[in-house]
Amino acid sequence: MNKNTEPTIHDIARELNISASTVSRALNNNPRISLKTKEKIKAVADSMGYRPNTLASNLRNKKSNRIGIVVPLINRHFFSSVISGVEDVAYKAGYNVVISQSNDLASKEIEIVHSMFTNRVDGLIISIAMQTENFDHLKLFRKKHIPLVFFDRAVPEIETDKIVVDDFDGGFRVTQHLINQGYKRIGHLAGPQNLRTYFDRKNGYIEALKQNGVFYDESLVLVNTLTSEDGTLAAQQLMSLQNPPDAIFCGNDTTALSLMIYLRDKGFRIPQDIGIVGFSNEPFSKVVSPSISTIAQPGFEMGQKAAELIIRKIENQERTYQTIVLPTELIIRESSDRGKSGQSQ
Amino acid sequence: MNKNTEPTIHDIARELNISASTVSRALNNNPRISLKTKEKIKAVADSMGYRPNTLASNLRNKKSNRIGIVVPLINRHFFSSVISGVEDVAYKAGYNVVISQSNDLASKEIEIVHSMFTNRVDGLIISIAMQTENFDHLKLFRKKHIPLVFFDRAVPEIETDKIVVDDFDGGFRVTQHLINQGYKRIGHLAGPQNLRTYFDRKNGYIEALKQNGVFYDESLVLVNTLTSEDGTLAAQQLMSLQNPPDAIFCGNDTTALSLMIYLRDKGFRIPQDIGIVGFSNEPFSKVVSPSISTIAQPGFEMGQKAAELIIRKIENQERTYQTIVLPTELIIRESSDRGKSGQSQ
DNA sequence: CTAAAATGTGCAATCGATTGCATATTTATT
DNA sequence: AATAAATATGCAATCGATTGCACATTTTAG
Repeated sequence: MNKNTEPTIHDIARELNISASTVSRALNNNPRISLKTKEKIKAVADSMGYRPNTLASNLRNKKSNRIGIVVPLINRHFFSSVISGVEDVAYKAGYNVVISQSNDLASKEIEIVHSMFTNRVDGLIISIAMQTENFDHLKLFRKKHIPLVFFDRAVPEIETDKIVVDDFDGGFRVTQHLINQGYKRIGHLAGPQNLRTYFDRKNGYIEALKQNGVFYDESLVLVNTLTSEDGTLAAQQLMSLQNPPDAIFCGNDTTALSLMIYLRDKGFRIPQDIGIVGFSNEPFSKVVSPSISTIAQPGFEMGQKAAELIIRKIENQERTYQTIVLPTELIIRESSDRGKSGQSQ
Repeated sequence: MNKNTEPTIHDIARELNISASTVSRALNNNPRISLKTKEKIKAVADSMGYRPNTLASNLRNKKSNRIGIVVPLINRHFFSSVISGVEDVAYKAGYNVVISQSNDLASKEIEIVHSMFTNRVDGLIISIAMQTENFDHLKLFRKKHIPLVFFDRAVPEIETDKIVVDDFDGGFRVTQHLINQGYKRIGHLAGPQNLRTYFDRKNGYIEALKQNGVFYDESLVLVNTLTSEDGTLAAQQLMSLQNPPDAIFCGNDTTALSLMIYLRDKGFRIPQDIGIVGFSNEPFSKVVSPSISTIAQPGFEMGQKAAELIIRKIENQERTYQTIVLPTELIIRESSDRGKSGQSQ
């Protein structure tokens, strides 16, 4: 009558008049079981449509085979690429990927991280929310020795594995490129400075100015949360300065685009009057017109690396931490290419 | 010494000299436990840093509190939006979302679906891979009465809940719009016809032609897998016809863009010489130049609805199935707007 | 002041797979 | 032939939370 009870190893054992232990061992390829017995057991298991109950196995093994991943927004190309990379590697290694989004809210991030902990993920891969400033929820993972990997937005004060891109270098190269293109007053639209990524991009920018002997004018640097609206506002603000910039390095592609649209509507020619560079290589940056120069971050690869790293930690109990810095790629497109140097592509 | 053993209800029980049953009941707010006892127990649980082991609880309850979601590609805006919507609702209802991608491969989809089953998800939300033509792996869920919800790409022959957009209507409206704009020979670049979505879009297109008394010329319809390359090839093919189209309704935005770029390079003016409409409202469609007219599909809402539906099924054991058809929105942009009618926006 | 009803708590089995230890059987060694 | 070694299998406890049933205590009713 109760058709929805799945067969268990006990059912298989009963069928064959052997013990459940033997069935379990046979199915797990334990060398203590003879080949003949194994084959017999596997045949019966198949015929009964047996599927191991991972819940039970997980409980017994104190291992969930689950990797948690927390991102600010699933629905953003960079993040979904990372997720895709994590899934790719995790799936092949037999792990499930449990996903949650913080919506860039510290409060939700804390909730999620606790929930992931309670749900006994074997490891957590996370890019922290913009707002997060207290990290006790993550320290919990460190304290309990549950592998934790940061990607992109890492927390400097927590010692663990990190996969980041070289944001400093990215900011540096963008700025150097703009200088090479002959721009003289280069502004920067930066993201929240509590996030290392944005902090580094800005410092790369400053360093490039310095190395080129360009005066660093703080009034040309704005900090906000880099939404589309922020981009428009920033454009207004920067262009109403006494001495406005002739190039703007934007903290992401979204603001680069909104800023560009605003400027174009105001009659500025891009890149002739104003050069613009974004960051992240969002899919649209390549296809808008003018196409937006930007820094490509290898999202998929970051996800793969993060998954590889965390699985190694889960399985080997390694206790040494590494920070993998992936190279960025400067993609020069129309929005900053005045043809002043040969490095365009 | 063994510091990494988490406290269990037994530890709490021992601490208070009561039984684990009472602790369990107290923590679950069972009315049979007095308020006083409950408070005492909860206080001790907190002080010990107790966190229920969901693995054990899941095993006992035969419920994993997990919803599986399978998409062709995580890393695609429409799908990541759906995932985002699912996560949004599922998280609030106390479910974890386990994610996997089929890469549009039937073989991987089958593997994943089996794995989701073995991992005892409480329900599965899926949009099938382009190639999938046999659906036994999904019938398994139906047979075992595990809630199954299709979104976007549904399987007609499996009776279960479905969340789709009205692709027929979408195709119809796109075509009607092109006719209204004065285009005379409207081609269509269709996706695999085993997928209902693409099949319906095409039929909507045909029906609109018919209703407007426009001759349906089959040579103007191409079927492929709608990659960027397919778009370029289709453009070549269509424009080399004896009597080429003056408008093309593309099965997605990706092909609309690649096709548009190809045509522009060949000197065609868009929308004057050729009108183009895509499908899906990818983020880039709004920002490219000319911007691409398209059909918006409410991905996030689809995800929310799918999650709501599956949770209701999981929790109420409802046995009636519904197909929710979400409305699409025709977004008229530059690529098809010759100003012939007042309905542009 | 009892009997009946209501309330509070515990025992022990259960969910399904795993594994240390013990036992039984077969093969090898001297 | 007797013992050691190797091979094959089973018993029963375990992972941690849940719950039917039983028992104990308190409250209410008659």
